[in-house]
Amino acid sequence: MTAALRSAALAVDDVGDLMSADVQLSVNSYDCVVLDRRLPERPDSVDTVDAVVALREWREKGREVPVLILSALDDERPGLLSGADDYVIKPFKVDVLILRVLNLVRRRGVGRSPVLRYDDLEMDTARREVRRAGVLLGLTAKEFAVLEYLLTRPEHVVTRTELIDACWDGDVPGSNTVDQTIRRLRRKLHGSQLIQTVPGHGYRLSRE
Amino acid sequence: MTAALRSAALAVDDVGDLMSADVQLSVNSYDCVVLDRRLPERPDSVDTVDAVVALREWREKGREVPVLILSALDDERPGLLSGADDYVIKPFKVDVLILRVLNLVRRRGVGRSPVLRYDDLEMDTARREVRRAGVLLGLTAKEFAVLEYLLTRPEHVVTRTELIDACWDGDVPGSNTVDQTIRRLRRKLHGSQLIQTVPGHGYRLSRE
DNA sequence: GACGAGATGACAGCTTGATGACAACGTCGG
DNA sequence: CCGACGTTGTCATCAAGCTGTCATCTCGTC
Repeated sequence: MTAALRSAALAVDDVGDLMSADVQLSVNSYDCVVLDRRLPERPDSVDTVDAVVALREWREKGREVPVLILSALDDERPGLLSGADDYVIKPFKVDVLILRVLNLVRRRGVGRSPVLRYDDLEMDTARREVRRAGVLLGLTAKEFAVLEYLLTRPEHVVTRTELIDACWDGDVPGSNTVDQTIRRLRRKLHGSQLIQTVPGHGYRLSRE
Repeated sequence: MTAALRSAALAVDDVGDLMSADVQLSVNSYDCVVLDRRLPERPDSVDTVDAVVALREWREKGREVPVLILSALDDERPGLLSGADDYVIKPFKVDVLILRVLNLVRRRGVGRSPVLRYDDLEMDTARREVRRAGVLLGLTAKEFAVLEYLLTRPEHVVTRTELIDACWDGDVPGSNTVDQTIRRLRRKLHGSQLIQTVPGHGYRLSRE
């Protein structure tokens, strides 16, 4: 198993008992732990303990390493309840194990989502959140749509019709509806001059 | 093509250029990408670029989505060499495409972890069990499907149509059916604010 | 000083989503 | 075959707050 994992370009440390594992975990930082459910407790002991118990202790101690448990088919409840992130039931194909491990490691780097930034403005389009200097702003749908459009064209002058095309569908609103949305946006931006008026043309996202 | 794939109970997002594709790939997580080899680079540009180049970039960036390339007969070496997982030569029957896509998606399901977690939520997709803080929740099929979709996109805003595409097949339900399912889910989550409403957009799995 | 473009504040209609009730449907057990 | 039950879609209702419109005001320009 170690060999197989290594062949997938993973760096593997291999220990044969729980105590050694604990030591290694204190010494190094790992991206992932593969844990057999039945494991000797000490290097020389013959009888095995349930690794799930140890895992629970680890979690209580604050270890947050992703852990994948190798579970036998006839085991009762799998290790999920005690803080494992994944489990594989024996017997399994090594490829599957590798995939799962890679999955776990990759999942680590989660939380990336596309963010539009300008000045101290951050718009997380996936979360639909906007922050100014880190403070969350509660924007309505229209406000969000308009600001999003502006943020994709920073420093560019954007006409009202352009905004209407992009943010309103079908029913063309009255004359100063856009202005009103801009106004509400500006208010929520707490008086910053980020959204500027370009007389006779439209609006522009710009610093001072 | 989009329609055909949808008729095979697949949830499809459709974009017309590489840039949009890139954005979508950052925003959502997909099980599979179908890529035409000749594709405009930006929404408004006329001339096309070879999608294979973009694909290579994606791979270098670490995108691991399975990709199926639609290749013209007279193209030289198909896209396989650059990280595609499959290709189909035009002209092709839609059925073939669907089969290939299903194949790709399924193949991917092998390596996918059966456990989804968020906060104190645990979903074992293999056993069809969901626990909150260790307590088993009795979810119905629909509730499970919706929650599963949310769990694969934690913190991301999910629209109702997206949920319908993913969790309902064929017969489009009425307007507030989704709301109702969310409501029942929330009730079973015992008043936690884990499923949040994002007015005007949809729902989001998020803490606080 | 007149004019027009844009800002502002108030306001009402209406959309949106939450909620509870209920009927249709399928399943299971007797 | 019948009845009980759980699931799921639909409807009516309600409150909240979004959004569009209007009237008025400000400011810069000619």
